[in-house]
Amino acid sequence: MGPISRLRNRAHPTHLLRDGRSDGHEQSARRGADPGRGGVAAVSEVYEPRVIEERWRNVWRASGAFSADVERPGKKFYYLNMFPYPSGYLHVGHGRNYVIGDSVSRFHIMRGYNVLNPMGWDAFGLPAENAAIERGMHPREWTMKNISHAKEQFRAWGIEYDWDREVATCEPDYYRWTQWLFLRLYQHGLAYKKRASVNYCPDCETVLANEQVVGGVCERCGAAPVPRNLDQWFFRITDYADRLLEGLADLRWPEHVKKMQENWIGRSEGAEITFEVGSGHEIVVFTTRPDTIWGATFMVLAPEHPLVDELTTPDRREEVESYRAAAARASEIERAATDREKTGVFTGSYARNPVSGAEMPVWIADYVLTTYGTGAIMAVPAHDQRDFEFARAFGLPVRVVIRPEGEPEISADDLTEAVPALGVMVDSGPLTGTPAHMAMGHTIAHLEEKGVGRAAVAYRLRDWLISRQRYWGAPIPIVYCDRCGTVPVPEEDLPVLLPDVAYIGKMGLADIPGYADTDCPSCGGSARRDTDTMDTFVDSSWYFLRFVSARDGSQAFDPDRANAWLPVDLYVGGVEHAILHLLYARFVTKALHDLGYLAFEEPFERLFSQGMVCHTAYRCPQHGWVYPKEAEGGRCSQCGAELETAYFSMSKSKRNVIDPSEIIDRYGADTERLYTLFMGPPDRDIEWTEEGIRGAWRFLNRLWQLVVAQLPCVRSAPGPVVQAELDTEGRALRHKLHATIRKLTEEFEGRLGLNTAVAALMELTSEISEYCARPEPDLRLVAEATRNLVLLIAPVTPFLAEELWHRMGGSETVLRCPWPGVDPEALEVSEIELPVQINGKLRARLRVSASAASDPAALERAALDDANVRGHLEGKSVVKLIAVPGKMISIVVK
RNA sequence: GCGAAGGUGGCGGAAUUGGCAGACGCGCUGGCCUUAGGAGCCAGUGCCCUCGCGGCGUGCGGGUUCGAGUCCCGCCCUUCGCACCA
Repeated sequence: MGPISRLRNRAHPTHLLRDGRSDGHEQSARRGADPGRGGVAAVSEVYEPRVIEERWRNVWRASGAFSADVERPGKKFYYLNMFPYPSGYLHVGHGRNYVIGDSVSRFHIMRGYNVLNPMGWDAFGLPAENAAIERGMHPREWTMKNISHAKEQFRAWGIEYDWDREVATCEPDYYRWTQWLFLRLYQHGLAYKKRASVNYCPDCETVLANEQVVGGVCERCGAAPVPRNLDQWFFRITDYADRLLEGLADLRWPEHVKKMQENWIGRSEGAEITFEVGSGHEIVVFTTRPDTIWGATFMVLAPEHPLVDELTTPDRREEVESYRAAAARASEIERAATDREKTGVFTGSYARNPVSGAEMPVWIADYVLTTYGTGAIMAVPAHDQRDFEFARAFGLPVRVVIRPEGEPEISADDLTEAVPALGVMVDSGPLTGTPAHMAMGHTIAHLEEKGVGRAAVAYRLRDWLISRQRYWGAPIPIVYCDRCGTVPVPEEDLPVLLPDVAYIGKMGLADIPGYADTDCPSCGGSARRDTDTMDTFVDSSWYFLRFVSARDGSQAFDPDRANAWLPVDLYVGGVEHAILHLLYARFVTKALHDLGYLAFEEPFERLFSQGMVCHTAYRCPQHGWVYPKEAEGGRCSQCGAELETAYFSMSKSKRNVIDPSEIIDRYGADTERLYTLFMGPPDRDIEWTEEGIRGAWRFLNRLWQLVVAQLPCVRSAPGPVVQAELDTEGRALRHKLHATIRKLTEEFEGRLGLNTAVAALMELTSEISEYCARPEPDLRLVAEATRNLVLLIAPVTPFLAEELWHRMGGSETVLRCPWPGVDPEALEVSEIELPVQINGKLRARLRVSASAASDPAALERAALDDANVRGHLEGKSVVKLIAVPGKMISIVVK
């Protein structure tokens, strides 16, 4: 059968099969069309993903296409997915992240880039430890099991990495260098120890960083943390607050992620002002509103403020002590409640307002936080809502010192709420009458002159608490010696190994007999090791550097290689890491830059946050979340109660995850990948539906049938297309082909609108099919179109593309084929259809030559010549005529 | 409360630079094929009507423009982040 008759048959494949094929073919054709029935056909004219996917699973790795040539970066592309914590298994929602990355990497490999796309495991940490405890396993065992399972899942998915560079943060080869990082920071004063009140999670039995307390509860387990005083290690990230803020400007990151980091750093400009207390003590406050100082009528200290003891007069002591004790007991969740009544007690002392001389009672109250600013405030009730509420609750004086511009003066007695707006200073001694835009500057100058204040900046960001009292993490490489004090473990003695003990449940290194006993590296006497491990965010704060030197036993990373390969060109991951991980990674990069290891300051040039995959979840009022199979007819299979349904991001706890193996077994990995990319814009949340996946499956079948039908044509190598010999339809198809090449190239390199890229491939497939069904298609064009179609879809559906490519006669992996180039000649058009608007309404379409389309005068003539247009103009006069070359013609009539 | 993102057919979404709204897919309707259909193929599918060379239409109300999903002003709703940060 010749190519042309095959082409025509393509439009009616069932006829084709009935006419000329054996029953066996028909059977397999039906199997192919209904993936549910399974079975292996001997001859595969039908699309059988199970067969072809297994055929190609190992070739890509063997081909070396995913092994970066790190020594010679050349035209490099460093792609990185946020490495996962190896949980039990990956669902299709996790898969989205990796499918995007795999497709983008395959595209860049085909484009000829030297692609570095490594993978590793964020293996230390509480989740692994807790999961292992539940199963009575050692966390190492649990972690290793999960890693090997996840790698098997990646293989089935067709997701490839440069596995020679695999790292796991729980391996001594890796955490040795995490400890090295700690020591470097310590040596340069960026790691320090202090006794601090910390959030302790009673369930997780560990200290949490401020950042891990979300909404007043433990981010991991939801328990309410209790305050505790412990000696803890901190990283001095606040030293970098300004640079972390400024560095955001030039990054190609989603705006909302930048904003979140900005808010987290929380830079506020203002002033520090010193207030004298009668007893000779001084209270220093931070304020963003120095211009309101004449309105400060009392002072408030945080209950934990160090001066409280000394300022408390004997008659107030009992009350103050009991308030402080209550505040210390109160959990974060209680203190964070914003809508509760203001509480506080008077210390008995008075401070003097340095500008007005007014006497100001000093109170303590828990609405002032010890961790922000100086832990003390001047209270200006007229112009700060919190101070206003406090003043009204305790009958303290209110003094108005600002008149908002363009508004009448306010009387303190009439106030029902504070007036925070900027304005003209009133009742402010020598500065009375200063307008809003000068108020801050003049007040600060005035304070400096009097020697009682200066401009200052405060940050919401706190130093990074890294100590954890748990087993499964990198031990802190510090020794305490009675004679030498705090002694860092010498670099050559690293790693400080996690003791190899049979795992017994929740514990820290302090619970392991003998672990702490050691010799002082300095004097050789007996000493004790630090028994804490590091926060896992330390592990992940530098892993992107390790990938360039993954097997290097002599250093954490080779600085030359790092400088050649980083910053990461494209970093893809979930928005849940928008603040902490990304901020810490940026901090460590800047610190290593300052220490001379790195030439660059920002680790991730471009960041892309993929959206989550949602799926229907069912909830029974009695039994909680139930699996879809327990939700027959919308009723609970256990109790028959009506179920609530809603869409949620996939999670085990909501029992709404889809296991990729179910989809891959039934439809193949390519269908899963295609659907994942097609169902919506990669940066938005999307809904997984069974119907949707069938659409992807149908498309791949159509594409497969089309290409298979054209194989004889492609193999006969009919030669290059001669543009001049194409007829109208041929030119149209070739135009479409090259527009699609351009479209895909732009999407992969630019905005990553992979859903529209897939849509473009669907359109192209349909147009090729239609063209092939014509009586006499140009075989050279058919060959060009089908070959390129296969190349274009290769990053998305690699198995199918590889199979078809080889059937076309390709010998090397499709990854080694150059990505198709755009032929500008194919994109030229001879004729174009332009809309004509009359009074803003679409009234006609005009077919004009390309040359006329670019000439406004010709367009005007053509429009006025058009019969349709003339009909609409009858009896009216043309007021205005606008011809936009190549776009449209707009006519205004009266 | 503050900040950000979003609101387009029955559904997911497209329209990338102010220029033909609804690409592509799902679903639905009709037809073909079939012993059968939770398979496949073909066609149709924004809404309304008086069925036309018609009217309306991108959360709501205004505005700019020859022309607005897109820009401006004012609201409403949804989601996310922060939230006593002085």
